[in-house]
Amino acid sequence: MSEDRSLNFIEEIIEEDIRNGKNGGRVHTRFPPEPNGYLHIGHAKSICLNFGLAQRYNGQTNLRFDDTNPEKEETEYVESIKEDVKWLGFNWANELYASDYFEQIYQFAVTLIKKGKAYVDDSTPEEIAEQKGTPTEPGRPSPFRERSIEENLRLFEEMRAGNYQDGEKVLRAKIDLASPNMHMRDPIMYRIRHAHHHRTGDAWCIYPMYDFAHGQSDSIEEITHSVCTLEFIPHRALYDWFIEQLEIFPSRQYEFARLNMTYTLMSKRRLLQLVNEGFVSGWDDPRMPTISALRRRGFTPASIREFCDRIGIAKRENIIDVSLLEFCVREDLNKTAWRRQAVLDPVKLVITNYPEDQVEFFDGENNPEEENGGGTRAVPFSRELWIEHEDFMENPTKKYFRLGPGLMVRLKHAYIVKCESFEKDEQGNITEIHCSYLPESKSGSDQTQIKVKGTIHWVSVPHAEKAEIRLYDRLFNVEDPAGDDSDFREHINPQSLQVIPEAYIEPDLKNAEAHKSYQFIRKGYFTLDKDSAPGKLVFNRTVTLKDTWAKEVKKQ
RNA sequence: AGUCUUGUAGUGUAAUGGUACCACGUCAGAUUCUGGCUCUGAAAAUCUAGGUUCGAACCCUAGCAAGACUACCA
Repeated sequence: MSEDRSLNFIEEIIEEDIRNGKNGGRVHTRFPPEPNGYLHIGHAKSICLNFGLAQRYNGQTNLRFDDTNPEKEETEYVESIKEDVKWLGFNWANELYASDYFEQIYQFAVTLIKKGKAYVDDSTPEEIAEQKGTPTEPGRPSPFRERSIEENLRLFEEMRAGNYQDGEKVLRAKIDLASPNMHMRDPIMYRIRHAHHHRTGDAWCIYPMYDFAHGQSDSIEEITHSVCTLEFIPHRALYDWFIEQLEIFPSRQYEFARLNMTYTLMSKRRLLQLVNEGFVSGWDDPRMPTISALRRRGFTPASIREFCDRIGIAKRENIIDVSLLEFCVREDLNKTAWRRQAVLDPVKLVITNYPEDQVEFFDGENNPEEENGGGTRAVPFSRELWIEHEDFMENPTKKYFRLGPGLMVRLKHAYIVKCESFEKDEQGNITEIHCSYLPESKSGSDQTQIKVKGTIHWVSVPHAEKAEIRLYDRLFNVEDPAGDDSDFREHINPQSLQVIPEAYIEPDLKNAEAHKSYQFIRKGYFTLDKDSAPGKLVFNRTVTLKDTWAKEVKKQ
């Protein structure tokens, strides 16, 4: 596989390994989520990396659930994670669980005890923390550190047998209490938890800690390149130490910087808080950065993969502009989404010289980016139309290309119209616009030679269907909602969801299909929400179109 | 404070001792029956100070800055 993109640092390491014949040139990665929450766009980066590496180097990727903490993990999360990975377009070689290795990991622990490299400690959590010392002062040995191998073996067996209460004893590695790396100061390997595990049930009451499970699982699966995020850098020494002591398959750990995105929260804990405290409707609320929310909102797997490819892989902390994600989804949807007309903020336009009961059907191309416009659908046209309020201006500025007294615009797919008059209510709101049309200006057979600057969309009043439309904006109004010490909840954007209960849509949209994207011309990309029901259409706005006019207006 | 990691346009990310690349964003223009798409162009960067070298973003030294670590979570 070759391309012009330069290699990221992990690819360089892998290619170096392949050149050196390491692992016989084999590449095997894994994606190791803990099933304690939903996957988000940050996980997508890791998924694309791990699966992408394997694809690129003819290797394989395991999906391994890191389920060593029974108190937080649930089957519901396992299912959603599998769905999300599949939806993103990746196939795992094996579906595995760290909990499958509990017996083997237990035996590893016994091996270490027999080597005099692990001991049972009766100290309390507070005592252990206190013994650990600080980064500048070395730790002190626990009074139980020098127990005999026989006693440790017996005690550890009793721990497994359920002879002790939660927290009464732990198994610790015997390494180096003076190490500048706090993780090497006799880290805990096993703790007692009389808890029900989502897969092993009540078979175990002792569970291995991350550091004594993750690397061992990697090794059991003969993972060649175990890729994780930066915060695990200090764990690497421990990762290597266990593998070396156990003399098992030498998996190697590499760390890259996790994804951060502007106006977005990425920690599972805070996302859970948003859900639990009702700031959003659930994990798949389209304003959330979760994969399920992005899917519901109308993002495509291809756009997310493209995004992950463009952001790159490196070791420095980063915060990606959310506009890059928006660019990626627009780029994809522009090529694939069918064009349709919808009026979100309607005002009536009457064509005074158009016959009362006449109806014409125009061909509207489905997608101008496709050959032959991607086919067409019939768009009904009549004397009365809905247009957007913002497409009329009583006192138009000189750069305004739409409707205003005496101004002409093209009605998309139809005729050129000229504004003759308008009506206002007592509050000064425009209530009706009267236009004349140029019969010779019909789309496709325009004889008028008239060049109008603007084209606007519309929906025929008698043919209009109604739909609820949900417009989403960023959930937070500051770039880094978790950045300072303030509560992120103070930065929630009160305008993040705007519901239009009754927008007018062209009749063809009655046939809208779930999971398909539509471009509402000049308004953005939309997709059917799962709240839709027969006779009740609900659309989510995925993203707006790029809007240089809005920027122009803002400048004034 | 100790150890570790990282510093390149606004944001990302290349350049591996030899012309600072590319993308998003920004700005200007062309085109357009979507103020979309497309096309053209512009502004914009090597944390600082020394050193090595014909030549340093890259190597060395010393600073500075940011982040991580001090859970019976992962």
